[in-house]
Amino acid sequence: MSRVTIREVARHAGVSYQTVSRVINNSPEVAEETRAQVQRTIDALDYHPNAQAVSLSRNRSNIIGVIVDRAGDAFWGPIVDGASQALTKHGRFMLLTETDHLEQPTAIAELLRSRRLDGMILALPLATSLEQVRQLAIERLPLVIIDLQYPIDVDHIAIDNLSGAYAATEHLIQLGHRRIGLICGPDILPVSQSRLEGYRAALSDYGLVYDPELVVPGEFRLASGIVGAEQLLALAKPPTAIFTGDDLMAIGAMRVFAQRGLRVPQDISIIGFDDIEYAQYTHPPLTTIRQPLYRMGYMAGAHICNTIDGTAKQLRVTLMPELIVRESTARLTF
Amino acid sequence: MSRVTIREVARHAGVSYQTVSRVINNSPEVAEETRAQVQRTIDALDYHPNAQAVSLSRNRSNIIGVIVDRAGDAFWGPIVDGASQALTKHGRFMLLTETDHLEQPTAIAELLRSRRLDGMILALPLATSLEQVRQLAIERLPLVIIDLQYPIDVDHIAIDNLSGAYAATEHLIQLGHRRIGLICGPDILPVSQSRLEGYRAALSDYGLVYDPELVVPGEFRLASGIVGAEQLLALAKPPTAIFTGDDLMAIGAMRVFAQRGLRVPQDISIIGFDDIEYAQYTHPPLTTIRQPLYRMGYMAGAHICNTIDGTAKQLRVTLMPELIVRESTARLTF
DNA sequence: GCTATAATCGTGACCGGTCACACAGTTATT
DNA sequence: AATAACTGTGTGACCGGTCACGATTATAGC
Repeated sequence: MSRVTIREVARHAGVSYQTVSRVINNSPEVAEETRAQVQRTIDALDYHPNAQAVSLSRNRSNIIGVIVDRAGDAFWGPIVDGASQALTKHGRFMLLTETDHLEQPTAIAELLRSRRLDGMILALPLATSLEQVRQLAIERLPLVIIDLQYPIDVDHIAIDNLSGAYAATEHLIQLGHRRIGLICGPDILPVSQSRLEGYRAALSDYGLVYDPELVVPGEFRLASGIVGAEQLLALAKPPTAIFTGDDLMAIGAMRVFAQRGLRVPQDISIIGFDDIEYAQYTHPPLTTIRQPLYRMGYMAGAHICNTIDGTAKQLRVTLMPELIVRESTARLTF
Repeated sequence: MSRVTIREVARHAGVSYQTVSRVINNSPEVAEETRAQVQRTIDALDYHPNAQAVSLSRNRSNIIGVIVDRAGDAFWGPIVDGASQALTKHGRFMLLTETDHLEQPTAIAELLRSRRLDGMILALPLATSLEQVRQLAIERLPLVIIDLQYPIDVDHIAIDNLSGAYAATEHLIQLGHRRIGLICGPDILPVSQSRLEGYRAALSDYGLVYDPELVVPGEFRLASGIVGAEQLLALAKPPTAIFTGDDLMAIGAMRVFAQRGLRVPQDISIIGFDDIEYAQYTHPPLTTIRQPLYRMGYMAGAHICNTIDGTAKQLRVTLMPELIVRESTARLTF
């Protein structure tokens, strides 16, 4: 670690430390000749400003905190990637904390207390401490929330889950399906509820009755997809198509189909939600509802930076998910 | 943001700032009564030390830099997760940079220049600037490298790729396969070369001849698996089993098999490498060589912290990958 | 009663930058 | 020629902590 300080550079260059500071910060009020001279000494000594010191005196760190359940997740991963790209593009650094390893309120408090953040991105499906989130906003820390579906007056990027679920259900209906199973997400998540609503709305709009036995609970895990699919197939009148609350459960369901010799999509159709990377890799490739995960992360990152720079104000976005038709859904032929 | 400083707390509590500092840092040389009094004012004023200031004067930031190609990747994700867990457990923060968005040398330099890191974890398959990495070590910045297979004298965690590839090939041979295809990784990656060597070594040990036409190039991408598999199946005498350099290519290959009506594992066996999460989700579940990704990340994180704390010294680890037999490989019956 | 020792607590300098302001030397204005 | 307005540069204070050392008081030892 070079321990060269700004005063040392000044001494070597025969100027004052303030002049060196001016050169570093590209201040115009320095003579060309002096600038060149100082720059030469900076290079020669391999001087680099101490970020801690800069942060302290500027009261700005160029670090954005990102809180996410698990970054290595198929769902959150692309969001983190997007945020990362936006941040580096804006010259910021990303301090990543996963709530998987720390209680969520603790993690937030921990990160905040450190008081070295210029802003914060919360990528969470559920706020265990909504009060704390609200507090963040009050403290006027630039903040963007991703995927947290609460009526909270904070910058956020959300997905219209209801529309997405509606589109998925409608797609199946239009393919001729009448008995459509649903494997839900966890009740506590607002996301799950919206998707259930979308499902019901589509049924209703197309004059189909809502049959509670076609709706089974799940937990956004592969295993839930297996259990859920088995439960649905065990019905006296099993569904001819299944909509799952996320792609992972769709994959689980497909495994059950394969084991029972059911062909997708000839014998049964299936549609997921999210369009995680793996959805392209399933056999057959999974029809699903795409959330633009990477873009959501990118938007959040860019907006945080713009807020800090004063070039952006509010961000209240609800993105429309998109139906991606692959090969796991087909017209009902029997 | 509370803007309460240590001197303000001192003033309110009627003591000196140094005493407050002692209370914060749990110094023993402060009277019980005073401590309580100070603690009360700290709580009352909701005071939290300014991390920037602490970092500056202590010359320590508690931040560890992590550089990775892409954090949201099925391969690197778990590594990042592991590192994250270890770091938070040790009271450190993680500054994450992805080289996907920045040239690798630039990213490293950028992160270093900031001079706010206590250590660095490099999770890379390839060093575009090995010299720079070496430089890092020389500057005595605590550093751990993951997956970078160079004979470089730096703390690292690697995988014995040769043994892994050997085990994979051996597994197929023991199942009776004689014509075993290999879809490689990119030539430039040392990882790929080691795996090719392992493949050849196993063949040789079991008295099988190495047939170059059974070895096709790939790029650790799904598409490579497709192209590679098609190429191998087009041979006059196609292989009865295929070993791919990573799981993603195995998934691609399986898609080709499915399209051609080849059943796995009855008609053809396939084995991957890495054991990414998806490997469990394929149909049938993929036999593969497991790298303990999460654990590698965790080890790196823990070791960095221990190095900083002075409780650890060297780390030169080469982990043994493990053969995970699932359902994509079977005895040759024809 | 007087000093040695420990327990508490306070002061000044410092970490390495930035900011506000002062100041000298030129050039332009009246 | 005197004043004004720039340019270019330097000085001191400050950001909010920590560290080294010194000062004060209380207790113990002789």
